[in-house]
Amino acid sequence: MARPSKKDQRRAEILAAFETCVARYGVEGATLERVAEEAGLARALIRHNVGNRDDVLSAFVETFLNRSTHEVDEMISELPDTKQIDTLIDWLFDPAYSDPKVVVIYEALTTAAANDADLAKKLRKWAREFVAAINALLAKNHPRAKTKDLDAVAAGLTGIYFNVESMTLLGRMSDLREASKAAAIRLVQTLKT
Amino acid sequence: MARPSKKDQRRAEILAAFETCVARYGVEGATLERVAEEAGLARALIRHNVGNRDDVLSAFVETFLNRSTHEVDEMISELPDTKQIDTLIDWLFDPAYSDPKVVVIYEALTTAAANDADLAKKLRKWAREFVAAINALLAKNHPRAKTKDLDAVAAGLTGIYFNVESMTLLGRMSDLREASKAAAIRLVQTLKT
DNA sequence: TTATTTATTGTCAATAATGATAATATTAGA
DNA sequence: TCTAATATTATCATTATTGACAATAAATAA
Repeated sequence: MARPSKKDQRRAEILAAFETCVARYGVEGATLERVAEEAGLARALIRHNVGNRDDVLSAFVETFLNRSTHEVDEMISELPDTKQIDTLIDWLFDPAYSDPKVVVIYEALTTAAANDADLAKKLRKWAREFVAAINALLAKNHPRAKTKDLDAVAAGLTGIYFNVESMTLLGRMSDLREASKAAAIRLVQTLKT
Repeated sequence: MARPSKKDQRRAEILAAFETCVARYGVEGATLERVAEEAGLARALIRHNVGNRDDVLSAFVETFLNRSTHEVDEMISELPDTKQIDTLIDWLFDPAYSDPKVVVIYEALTTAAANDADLAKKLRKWAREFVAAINALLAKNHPRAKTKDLDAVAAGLTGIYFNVESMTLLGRMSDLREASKAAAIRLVQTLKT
């Protein structure tokens, strides 16, 4: 016997608007004013539905990292049965699959993490999970490779990939993307002895 | 017949304080108030010596990237005559040589570049120069390697290195640093056929 | 000493961001 | 229709940031 709650919907709208603002202005620049404007809501509704600025930030980080993890898992699960690593590299370095918005948000969060131990911990966990997923995939496709070698290649592959995504933000870097992809292929080939 | 100008000195103090603030609060968070506080100067002196906020930012980017380029050149020139690449990798992945302040500033600038075409251009130029320097060094040490292979390894090595520096900001990543170094060594070894 | 140039300080107005709370409007069920 | 829960709007105080300019202090050369 009451008016139906829109909190879930409003919360999603607010976090989506916050995401857009972080991508556009950075974490510090994502003010509640801008978020409200972007969401088409009164600022007081942010408080009503999510909370104060700290609440909004941590709620956003939570959903953003969960979504990223989920997307990575999904990508890996969609790999074909053969030539998994080749396909993985194709996908990782295909500019069509690169989402600049996600990249700039990840960059912005990393920057902010320099002064936010809690945020740093969450990002660390996320990054470790990514490397671990790549590592597991490499191990599956190179069952005879040593653990140390798998660790190195997984870390290297991740590094090359993350860096390419980061540099993509600067624009006009397609040649570097190509060269990085070639490096990734070379690196993986070192597992075939 | 006038009071001697301190503009050069003050300007340097202000840009150094701006650097500290960017590292601590990000580009958006480096307010002139904080910069003045950090520099121990009245805010009006920033205006007097450098200009408005945009002037301060572009002056800072200018000096920061120039200094970085210079430091890279210097590092390369200090490499021994033998085992240059091995030494390079030792230096690049030595945590003692990693300056978190520089890294977080580079991250912050990259984030800001997503909405600042001029800044993006400057960062692009800087990154390209870095890759080119690595490339030249590799070519010198592997004179029989093909250009394409050198391009790939230079891009990959740069990517692994930049990514490690970036992740260092998150703390507690020494294992990833070790694995990344091993990956860098593997990648370079692919040039020896 | 004086004139001139510069450094330094002080003050003001305008704008923006946040937190908080009161007041009003809306909707579903009793 | 009435009630209760919720959404939405309105408003206020506080603080932070910037830009601008006036006023004062300091230092050097003539």
